[in-house]
Amino acid sequence: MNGPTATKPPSTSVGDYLKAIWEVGGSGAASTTDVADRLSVASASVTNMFARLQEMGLAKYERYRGASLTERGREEALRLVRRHRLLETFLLEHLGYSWQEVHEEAERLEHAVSDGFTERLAAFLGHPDQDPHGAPIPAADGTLAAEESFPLDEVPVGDCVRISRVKHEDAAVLSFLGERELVPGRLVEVKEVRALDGVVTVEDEDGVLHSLGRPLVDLIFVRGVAADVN
Amino acid sequence: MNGPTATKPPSTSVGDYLKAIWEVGGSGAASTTDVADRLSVASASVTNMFARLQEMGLAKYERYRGASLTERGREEALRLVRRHRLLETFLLEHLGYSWQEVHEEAERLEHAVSDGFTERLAAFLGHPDQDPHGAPIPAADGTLAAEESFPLDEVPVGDCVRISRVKHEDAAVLSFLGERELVPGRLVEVKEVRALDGVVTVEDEDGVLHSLGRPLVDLIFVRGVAADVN
DNA sequence: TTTTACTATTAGGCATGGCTAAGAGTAAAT
DNA sequence: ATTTACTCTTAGCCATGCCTAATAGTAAAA
Ligand SMILES: [Mn+2]
Ligand SMILES: [Mn+2]
Ligand SMILES: [Mn+2]
Ligand SMILES: [Mn+2]
Repeated sequence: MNGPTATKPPSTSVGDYLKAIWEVGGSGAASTTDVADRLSVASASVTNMFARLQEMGLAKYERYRGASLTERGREEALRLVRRHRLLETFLLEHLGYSWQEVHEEAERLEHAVSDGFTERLAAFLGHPDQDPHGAPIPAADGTLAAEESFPLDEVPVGDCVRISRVKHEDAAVLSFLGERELVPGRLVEVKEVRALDGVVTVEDEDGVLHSLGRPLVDLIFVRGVAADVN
Repeated sequence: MNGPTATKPPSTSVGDYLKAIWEVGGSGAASTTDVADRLSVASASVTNMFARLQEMGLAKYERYRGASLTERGREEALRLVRRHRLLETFLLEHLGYSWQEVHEEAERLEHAVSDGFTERLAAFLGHPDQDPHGAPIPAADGTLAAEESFPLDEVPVGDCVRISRVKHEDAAVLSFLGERELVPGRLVEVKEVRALDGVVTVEDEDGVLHSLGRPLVDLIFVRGVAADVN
C-alpha cells in the first residue's frame, strides 16, 4: 500500500511543533518566541526544531523571520488536530470527562492513535464536525471548514448571537464558563461593550447577566442568529 | 495529593521493558537475550536498560544473571498490563477491530492514557475481568487473579474442555484460530494427543475436527468443564 | 545615525535509548 | 582440565530533544 515514499508518523515533539506553528502562525510565519511560549520550551529549542522541520520538508524557515508550514507540514498538523478534536469529543461524550479535563488527555493521545483508530472513532461518534469547544474538526482528507464566527467584542450592542466557539486549554477558564453555561450553542444578547476596559455584558437565555473581562471575551466567538430569542 | 515521593510515569521504553521482564521472567529472573528477542532490540541495549532499571529501583539486576522486578517494578508492569487489556477489549467490542488487530494499537496506547482514562474506560466497559484473548485483567489495586487454566496438550484424550485463553500477538495465528472459532469460551473435546509430533486433534461444538501442530497447541490454554457437551 | 530593547541564534551540555564490534564470562562437552 | 559455543557486557557511537549562557541581529526610539 505504501510506495517508496513510505512516511513514518512524526514524533510527539515534531507533531506538537507543527500544530503550534499552525495555530500561532495563521497564514504567515510563526515566530520563535510565540512557539516557545505556546509549547513552554526555551526559544533555543525552537530555533533548533525549526531547522530540523525545514530539513524534513515540513516547514520553510528563514533565520530571524520565523517558520511557516509546507503543504506536507500542514497536512500533518491537520491530521493531529482532527485526532485531537475527535478524542476530546469522545472523552466528553462517552467517558464522562468534564469540559476542562479533555484537552490534556487528548494532547497525549493524539500522538498514539493510528489512522485506523481515528477513522473508527469518527464512525463511532457519528462523524461529528465540531468538537466540544465548538472548533471545527478537519475532515479525513485534510479539508477544514471555514469558520464564520467572529469575536464577541465585535457584536453591536443589542444583537443576539449564538456562542459558537470557546478557545480553550485553560482549565480554570473552562470551569468558569462551563459553570455559567456560556458554552457553544448557547444564545446570548449583548447588552454592553465598554471600550474603556473591554468588559462585555451579555444576557443569557435565562435572563441572567454576565460581565466578562477582556481575557475571557477574547476567547469567545459567536455567530449571528436570525432573530432575538429573549 | 502527591507527597514528596511524586512518581512520574515510566517512559514508553521503560514500561515495555518492565512488561517484558514480567512476561518472560515468570517468578524468577529474565535473561538479556529473552528480553532482547521479545522487544526486538539488541542485547547490549537490554544490558544497559537492566542497569538503569536497577538504579530507578524498578528491578534487581545481577550481571550475567538477569533481572527481576522489584515490588514497584511489578506494580508498574501490572498497571500497563491492565491498560493494555482494557484497551484491547474496547477496540474489539466498540470500535470494530478484529481479534488480530487490537494488540499493536494497545501496545502504543497503554503508554499514553492516564490513570483517570483507564478507570473511566473500565467503567465504560462494565469492569471486565478478562480481555478478548481470555487473559485476566489486573485490578486497579494491582491484584491479578490466579489463572487456573492449563495447556491444551495436557488434557487427557476424551476430555471436554473450554478454551479459556489464547496467547496472542501474532496476527497470522490469531486470524487462523479466529476463522475456526477456536477462541476463549469455546468448548472442544480432545480426540488425540500425538506424542510423536505434538499434534492435537480436537472436535468443536459443531462436530468439526481441527488438527493443530505444536506451535499452535502451545498457545491454547483450557479449563475443565463438568460434563461432556457434544 | 546611534542607542536601546528585544528577539533570535550559536555553542556547549545533558538525558534517553537505540546501534555495532570487540571481548569477557559461563557452562556444557570433550 | 580444556575446548567450545553461547551469552552477556563493555566501549564507543549516533539521533532526538531538551537546557543555559553567551552572542548576534533587528527594529524602534532618541
Ligand atoms: Mn484541546
Ligand atoms: Mn500533543
Ligand atoms: Mn495484547
Ligand atoms: Mn507498549
